Amino acid sequence: MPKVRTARERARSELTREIKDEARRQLATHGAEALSLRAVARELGIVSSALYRYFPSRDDLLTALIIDAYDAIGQQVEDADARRRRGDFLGRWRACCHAVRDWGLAHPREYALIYGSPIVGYQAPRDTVDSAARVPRVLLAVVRDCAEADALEPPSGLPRAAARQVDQLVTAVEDLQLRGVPPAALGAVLTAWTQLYGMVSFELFGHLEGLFDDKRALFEHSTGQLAQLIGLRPRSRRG
Amino acid sequence: MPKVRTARERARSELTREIKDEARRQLATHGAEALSLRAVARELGIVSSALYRYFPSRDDLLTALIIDAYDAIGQQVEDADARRRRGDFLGRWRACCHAVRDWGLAHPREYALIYGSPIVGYQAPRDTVDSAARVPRVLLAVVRDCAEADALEPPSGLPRAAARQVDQLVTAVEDLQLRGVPPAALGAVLTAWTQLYGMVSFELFGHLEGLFDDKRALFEHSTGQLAQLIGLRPRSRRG
DNA sequence: TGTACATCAGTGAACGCGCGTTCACTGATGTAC
DNA sequence: TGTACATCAGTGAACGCGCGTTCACTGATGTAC
Repeated sequence: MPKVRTARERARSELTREIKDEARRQLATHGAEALSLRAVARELGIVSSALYRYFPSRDDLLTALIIDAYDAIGQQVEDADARRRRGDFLGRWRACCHAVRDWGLAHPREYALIYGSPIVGYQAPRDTVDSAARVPRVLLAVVRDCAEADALEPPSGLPRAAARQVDQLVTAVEDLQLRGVPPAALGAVLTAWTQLYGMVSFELFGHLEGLFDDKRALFEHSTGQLAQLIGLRPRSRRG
Repeated sequence: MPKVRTARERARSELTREIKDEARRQLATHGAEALSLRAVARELGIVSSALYRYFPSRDDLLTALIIDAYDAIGQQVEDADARRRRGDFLGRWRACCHAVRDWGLAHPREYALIYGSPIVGYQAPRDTVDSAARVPRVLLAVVRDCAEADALEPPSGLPRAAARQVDQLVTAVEDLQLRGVPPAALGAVLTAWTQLYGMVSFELFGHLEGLFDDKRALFEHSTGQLAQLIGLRPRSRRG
């Protein structure tokens, strides 16, 4: 039963949010390794030991930030997908890819936190997997919808070893109902999924610096190529 | 004129190597952020201030490790390429891709050092770019050789914006003589290049954990798909 | 509505730790005559 | 071959810094009767 929130409860959830906000701010400017409980406390005007009432350790605070980051990028991609007409599969695909890139450009350190080098000594707990799965789920859903509309031209055959991996995937996200999608298309989605992050990571981590000036054009081109590889048609047959 | 090396000179180059080796060892076990001059000195049985005779600062030691890592993976890929028959373009492509992955699996922290999140406050100096370019140069050379042998079936047209970026690339590595290669194929190489690292990074950074067990099969599949996208034929026409 | 007790938030001091870098120094190695 | 001086490697102490976490405490808020 939803009780009335006491002043204590309200204060607690508010300060919890403030701690995360300040931690996120430090993350954005100094990076994850430099995230310090003492500095967060200092900025909030409380004593560092007080933080332990809210997060049992530095790692737990990091975990909270990681989950928040996964949820933020997941939400952005879901929103971008939802803004498109359901039958515009290629448009949805492109919108999702750009949402990933845009979020990364806007939050480079948070992006690095979740998709960059793993933090040594830090072990991500199970709680993160649901949030982490949001982006790939949207990508898969686009392809599933496309297949259901009979508008998919999947690539030719899938090698047996790769097919087994695709089977694992189909089972892992059973609720997405991917049984009807050609396995070769799902194999291509995997390629596309990793390429998507490969491209954004390269751009954010500076590996394209000095080589290309219009990174967006390059990204646009790559996502288009991969849509083609998956077999996404520009438009569904029936509007 | 190559003078006889004095005892001093020999001692210096030997200790320089030992410092890098020990630093690399710590990098491999504790990660780049935890790399500490004091710990390196401790392990070598010298006093920490003595390191300053060899590296002016911690960042300079890091830079040396970064260059070494780029050279190591570059060398591995060049060797893998050289072991194949020159006309076996698809075989060379696959060998290069696997060389990248194998090196990453063998040296995960060094891989993270060069391809993972940038280290905050550390600015890579210009000296690294030549070493960093070795891997992509090999990939481009494979495709160039394939085009020269008239065995390339490049994808269809390249959008204008992407074509401009490809032009930049061709100019940047002028010595590779890419003028004769169809720009659309070069555009596909860019996609493939980023995908390659995207896949390896995902595997090394744990994003495929629990989803797929045979990551090698997945990788094999992806590299094959991308070779197809570039238009690499299984064999050149004339042996 | 009032009181007694339990719960909880935030304090401040402390523990024990490691770090990068500087500097004046000693003693060994190299060089010029 | 020997000597005088210059160069260089490594020492040890010190500076100044920040960190995560624990713990006994005070005082405010919440709850049961």
